[in-house]
Amino acid sequence: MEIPPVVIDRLPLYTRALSTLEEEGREVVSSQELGTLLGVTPAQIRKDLSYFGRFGKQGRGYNVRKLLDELHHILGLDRQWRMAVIGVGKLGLAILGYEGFGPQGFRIVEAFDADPKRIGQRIENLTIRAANDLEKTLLKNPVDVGIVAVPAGIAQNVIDTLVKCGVRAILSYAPIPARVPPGVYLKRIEPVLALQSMAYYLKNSPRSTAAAARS
Amino acid sequence: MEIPPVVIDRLPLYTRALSTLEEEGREVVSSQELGTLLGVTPAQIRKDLSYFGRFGKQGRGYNVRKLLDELHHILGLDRQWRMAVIGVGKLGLAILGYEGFGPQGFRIVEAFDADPKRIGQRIENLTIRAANDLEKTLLKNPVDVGIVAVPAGIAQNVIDTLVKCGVRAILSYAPIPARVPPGVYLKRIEPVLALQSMAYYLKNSPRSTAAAARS
DNA sequence: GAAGGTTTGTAATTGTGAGCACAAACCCTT
DNA sequence: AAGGGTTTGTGCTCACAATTACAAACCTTC
Repeated sequence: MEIPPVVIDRLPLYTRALSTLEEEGREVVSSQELGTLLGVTPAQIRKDLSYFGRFGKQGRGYNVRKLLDELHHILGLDRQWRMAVIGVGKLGLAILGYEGFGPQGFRIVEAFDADPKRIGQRIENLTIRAANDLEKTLLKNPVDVGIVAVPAGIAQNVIDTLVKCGVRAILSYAPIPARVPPGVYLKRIEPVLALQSMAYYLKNSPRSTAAAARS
Repeated sequence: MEIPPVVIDRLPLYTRALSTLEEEGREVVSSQELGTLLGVTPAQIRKDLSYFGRFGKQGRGYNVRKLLDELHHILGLDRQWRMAVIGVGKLGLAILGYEGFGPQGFRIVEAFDADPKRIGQRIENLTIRAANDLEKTLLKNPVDVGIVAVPAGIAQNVIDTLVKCGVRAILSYAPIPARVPPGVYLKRIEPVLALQSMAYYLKNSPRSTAAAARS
């Protein structure tokens, strides 16, 4: 069975909400409540989950702990994923310092930069390697995910190298419409595009008309 | 006429590709070529543009300069937008230092933080103000966009304050499913969610089967 | 243990966006 | 000026995702 990508994109949302609920000590939650929490219809949630099995109990709802475990297993969050950051400028630094990846099982294990002043520096328990050694290093110590934080001009090049090294998931912060071969998964973080599409609504709504943009 | 949000989200992509083409000195481009450049079908592009008018010439294509101007006008990129950054940690610093906003007409004119050591510092021609003064400052000097780069715990609070100050577009880097009232537009930047959905594909594709995830 | 009140899982329906295909329009060459 | 070669704009079809709606299943209370 083939599961729609939109569904896959929503599962992490459910995971996060369930984590919060678990920390609060909640044992059971209904699709209704989860939906209100996330701004999603209850039916949507139930249907998404039904792609993978029957995790709830009629008249009661979902066991928070159990559903969370199931989702972790489905998404592959029950293991560690190795990541490499390419580009250690201001953005790369912020990424290296971000504490949100580790707790979710995403660990940055390599960092690369082309600037001679950066190479060799130790940041966050990591030694910055030379960009020239990217291919050699990754072939010896493979990573699962590449995080691209280099200038637009060389981003496609970096991405091609990552693909050549067998990296199959890439998170790109570079403002270019990068292409990857089939079987490689690419997500882009594009704040400027987000701003530009919001500008349209700012411009075209007198002031508090029109529905909120979905994020 | 009501234009689908997906269409609005694609227009900035077209804008960016056209800018590149213009810098290269190209005068005319076909939907075919633009599509190849962006990984979008030509029909898609033509249909998207047709929501707003008839900008092309049969047998020839689109005048790069003219279409770019039209899109700028449609999206409201032919003016300056004032932005405030809330939260000047590592991420906030990277945002303040990013050179990609200015050239597109998005100017950061205020920055706020709660840390006493940060308040008063000058960064990128900007004096960091106290988070306590957020409301007072924005009511006196309104901004169009708020960029939220604070910890998850206080993000909703900050967003509510922004809304109260009349901010109608918010770019949030906080990992929470923030809610905003109708008429306020919110986009979220969520690298962790992106990684988590890619993990699903990493886990479930033997190695180079399956189509690439759309970004 | 029966009844009332919930909530799930899913079949069926609705809604919407993407792709196809072609007539109309344009350029260029001869 | 006519013909061949392109490319746009768009009606139509198709595919797919969201919503609706309801039977089945479960809990709790009396």
